[in-house]
Amino acid sequence: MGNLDDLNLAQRAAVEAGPGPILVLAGPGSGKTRVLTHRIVYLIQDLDIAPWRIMAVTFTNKAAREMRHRVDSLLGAKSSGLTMGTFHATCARMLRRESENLLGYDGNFLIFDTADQRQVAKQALQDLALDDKKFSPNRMLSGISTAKNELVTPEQYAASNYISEITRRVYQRYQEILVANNAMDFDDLLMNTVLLLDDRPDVLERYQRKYQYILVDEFQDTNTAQYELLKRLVNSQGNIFVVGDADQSIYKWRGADFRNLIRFREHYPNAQLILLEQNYRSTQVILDAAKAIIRHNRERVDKELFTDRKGGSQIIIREAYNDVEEAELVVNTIEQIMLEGVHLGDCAVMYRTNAQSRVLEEAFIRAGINYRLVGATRFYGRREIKDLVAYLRLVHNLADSVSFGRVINTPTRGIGKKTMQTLSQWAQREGRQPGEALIQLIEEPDIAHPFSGRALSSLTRFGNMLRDWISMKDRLTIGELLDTIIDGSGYRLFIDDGTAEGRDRWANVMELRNVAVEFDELTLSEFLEQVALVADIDDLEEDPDAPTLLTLHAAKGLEFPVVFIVGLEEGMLPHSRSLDEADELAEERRLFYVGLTRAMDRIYLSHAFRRTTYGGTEVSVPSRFIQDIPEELLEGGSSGQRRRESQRRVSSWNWSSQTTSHSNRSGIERDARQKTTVRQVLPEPSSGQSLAKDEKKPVLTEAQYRTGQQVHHHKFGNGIVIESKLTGNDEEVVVAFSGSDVGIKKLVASLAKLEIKE
DNA sequence: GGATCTCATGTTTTT
DNA sequence: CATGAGATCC
Repeated sequence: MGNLDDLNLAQRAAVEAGPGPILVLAGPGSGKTRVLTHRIVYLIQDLDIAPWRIMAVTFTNKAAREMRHRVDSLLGAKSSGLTMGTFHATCARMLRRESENLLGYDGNFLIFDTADQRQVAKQALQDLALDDKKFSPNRMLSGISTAKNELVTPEQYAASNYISEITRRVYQRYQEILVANNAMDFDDLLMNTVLLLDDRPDVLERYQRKYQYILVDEFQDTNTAQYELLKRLVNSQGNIFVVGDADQSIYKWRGADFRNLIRFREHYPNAQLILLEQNYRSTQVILDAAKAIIRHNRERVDKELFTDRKGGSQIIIREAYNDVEEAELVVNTIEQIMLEGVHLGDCAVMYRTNAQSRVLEEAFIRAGINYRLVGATRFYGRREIKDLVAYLRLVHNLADSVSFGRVINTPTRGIGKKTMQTLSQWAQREGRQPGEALIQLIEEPDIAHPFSGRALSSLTRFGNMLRDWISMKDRLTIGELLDTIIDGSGYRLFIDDGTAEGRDRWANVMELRNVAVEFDELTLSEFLEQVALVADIDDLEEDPDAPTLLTLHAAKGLEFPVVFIVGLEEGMLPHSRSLDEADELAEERRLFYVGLTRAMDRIYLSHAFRRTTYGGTEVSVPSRFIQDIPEELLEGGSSGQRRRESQRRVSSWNWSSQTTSHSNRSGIERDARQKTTVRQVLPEPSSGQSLAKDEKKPVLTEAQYRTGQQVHHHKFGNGIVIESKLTGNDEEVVVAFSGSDVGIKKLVASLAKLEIKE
């Protein structure tokens, strides 16, 4: 009785379906998480299945957490024992538990992230005396990853040409290095689990007996390894429940194959099929636009998505002069719709590539608006964090040569390339990893070794420190261990050099320390696993009042009242790397579809006339996807009209850009037709900031703010004006705020609404 | 051995 | 442009 009354007929049918295999095809916003959680509750409560007999897998920790949370709130504490997590985390757990059956690994194995993988690939290339310019580590890694996703081991790898023969050799060596490091990469977690189950029928049988019910979210994102894993785990009762939507398949590049949905039906011909077609999220307008977009893809089964939310705001498409102005457009529009009662937290800005976030961030900062950013420079990707995690990893697993290499001379302690090389060679001769060799050097004074003088004393000092840390790692909490390492290594002096950047980095270190203290009850092994398997999206906090900036990929599974999708240009979305293959183009379209269907109420689409890609700016063409949205769903003119307008602007901008540096603004002012377009496209020109502000505001001739003035900002508090200058028709004010965590900010006067306090 | 500079190089999406 | 690798200077 997990509140089945809250469900519609199809949802309810899914929740209560079975026994046997069940395939739920769930359109966007059709309540699939709801169905999954209710299904779990139903199994436990109505069918009396013990929670520990249920496994539910997702693709992100966030999804898993959310599901557990919902199950718990429906069920109370009775869900304990439930296996719920990402594919990767679930596999890692199984592998650790079965580590004695794993050839070459022990239960302390580490998980290597992408940066670590690159190091290993480089090492492999070096070991094979191959030129890493001719065979780029990335290329090698992608070949290796593809193989692993297809469950192809180095021995099985069939080389069909020169480059694949190289890949095969590198793969082989790469794998040897991983084993020597007692480390697995992400793909290994999946592949090794499958290999283990194939290798050990007794283990397989144990798991099959244990898990009577398996549930899978986002099934369209499974790759071969994941699919095969599930196939093995499902026992003869065949109680597997999968939810997916081929139209939201956006991870082909990671080996995902939505045809697994079809394979599922072939493999389980008796599978019950349930369609969730009612959308509870979006307005009719949004849904119609999304359907119009996705309909262009071939090779798909059309779902009859429908919603009760008839009508709705029309979709707004705008062109900005360049990416900076596009960002301003977004910010201005957000400020404007706030007047209509929209909250900052209701808004999301989505883009194709992480690189696009910067311009947006800058625009939000100028406007003094907080934002939350998903991804881009992930916390655990920062240098200082990686350094310290490397220390922890090395202490935990002395065999980790990647961490060893990272840490041995950070902070610098007089161990250079030469010494490092000698150490590696010596270690290799002794059949050990460099870290192990170093400890041996410390503990066996009589051992023959190739070091002397300065190198020896540096090595000894570091080795002693390392040995001490290892000896206390089990007595100390992770926080204490981290403190000891920071202290002993002199890391603080190294990183906190007094500059603003140094302070930021130190602040990050302290943040890591907080995390460590927070996870104090975890073992070091668990902590490191946690660190390795977090995704960017995982630490998205719940609704602070700030707009969210994220990639379209990261947006999957989320919803927002107001969605902005920026950079709708050929080469951007669809991305240039996908233009010459129909499959990839179809995936870009799905990506756009995913973005559109995140929106509940309003959608703003934009593209820039010129875009700054690394180096210069390039003129861009509006995305082909825009033309696929029916005109009656758009506000402001037909697409044909817009295209003509944009053609005209091309000439006017080209013309004006040669004369003034603020060509965009003057260009707009000079082109009467452009004004018309802007007006048409704006939601409410009357209340309008946004581009239209240029027309209405008198040009500023004198600065409002002066150096030394005391000012107040609603968010940053009190401060003193350091500098103020006119920029075109606005004023840029630099203010030093007294709040210690605020510091110096550059603000745009018309947006920041500074009060002068004199 | 180490720091600093220059140059090239390449950029999708992520567990 | 932002990062990394190699060259150069201390």
